[in-house]
Amino acid sequence: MTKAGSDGTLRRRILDATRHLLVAEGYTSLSMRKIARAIGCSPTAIYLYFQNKDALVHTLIDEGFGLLYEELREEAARHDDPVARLEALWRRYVAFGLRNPEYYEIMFMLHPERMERYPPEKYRRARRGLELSIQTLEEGRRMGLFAIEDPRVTASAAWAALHGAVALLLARRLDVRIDPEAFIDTTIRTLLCGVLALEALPQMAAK
Amino acid sequence: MTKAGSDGTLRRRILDATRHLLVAEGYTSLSMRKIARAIGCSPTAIYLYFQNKDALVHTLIDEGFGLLYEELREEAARHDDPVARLEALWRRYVAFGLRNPEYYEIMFMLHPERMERYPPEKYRRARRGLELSIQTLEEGRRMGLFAIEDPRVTASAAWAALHGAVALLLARRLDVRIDPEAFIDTTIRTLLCGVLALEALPQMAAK
DNA sequence: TGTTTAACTTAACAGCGTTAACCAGCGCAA
DNA sequence: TTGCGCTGGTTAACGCTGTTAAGTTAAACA
Repeated sequence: MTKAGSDGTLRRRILDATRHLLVAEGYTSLSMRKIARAIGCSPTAIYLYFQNKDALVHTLIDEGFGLLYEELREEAARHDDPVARLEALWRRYVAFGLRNPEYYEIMFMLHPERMERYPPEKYRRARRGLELSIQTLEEGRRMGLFAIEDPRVTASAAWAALHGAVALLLARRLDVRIDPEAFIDTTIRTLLCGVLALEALPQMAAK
Repeated sequence: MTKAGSDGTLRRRILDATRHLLVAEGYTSLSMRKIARAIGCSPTAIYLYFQNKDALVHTLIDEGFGLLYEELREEAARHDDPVARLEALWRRYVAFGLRNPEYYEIMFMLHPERMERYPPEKYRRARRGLELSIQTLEEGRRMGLFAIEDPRVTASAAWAALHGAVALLLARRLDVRIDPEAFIDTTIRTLLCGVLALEALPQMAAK
């Protein structure tokens, strides 16, 4: 038998199949046996390339963090004005979550206890996205645009708010009478309102 | 044999055991067999009182919503000023989540697809807590305290932000260098900032 | 040609939610 | 008093899960 199947290494095929299953059926119904069936190998073959199911999902989480960071980095590069950049970063984060629900779920919505803890070292790498907000907040503060105390705390609070919005939207927990667009706009406008210096607020309200 | 065990109906004992297991080991490792073992009956006995595992958890979710609503209602009754009441409601929501992680998890952090959909009729009942925020926002707007468009959307956005904060705290996803208290304060102050009328903002900043 | 090794499979274990079939004891009518 | 039916459980089983141990096959190399 040829090494690792017909096309590509088995490892790569496992990851692809897992991602597709995740998109099609969600994390809940993801199983090693289904993955194996999808690519035509035995369930135990997966254990040759991944220590266990958690390690397999962790690898996909890595991919997700990579994708998200690339999008955020690209978005940050497009805006010079800190205010515009911040808003763009935040909008992009929400858009990423809604566009990639399966990635978002395994990245941010799985309980740590449900999964072997995602390695802290990798997590630091995962927080690079947050660093973009922190840097923007610091830059804007130096320019007198933002009235904030600790950029790290502020960025985290904003992230939490955005995460809450994405999580409730993905879980369809919002009242059906609420327009998702208006909901997102309100969330982001409120956040901006909270970081902008007082003298900058009136033009914000005028928008 | 006496009807339904030694103390209380079996149904009640099932619910109690489930809640305790939830506290002790989390939702992930909750199983019908463990519940049965904990109260000394066979796993199938549970099916005499609950259609399935989802229905059992739904009953506990009901309990949780009841508890949360009672806390929020009590808090709302304590404050006349809409601004103070709103802040108190929001703080109490976060406190409830952090104090009752097991309830909070099954109420808000389980994916619908993971569980048979929580009946929409019950969900409406569950949203009574949000109504308290909506009413307060409306009242404050009539008094010229708040500058908001749609109270329902604003309340939902605020709820999402609070949910995000609780979810990230419970999942221990925040940078360890961040003080949870400061994080929560920043979240709530930002939200207040976003709803307050411009003329009311300066005194807010002075706080 | 014989041996080692890499890549993978089969069989099995323990646990899961859930269903079907069974059974003990009680209330009650004949 | 006997026998029926109902209530409140039980045991056994199905098909699923993640995971491990042992076995197998084929290629690589001495």
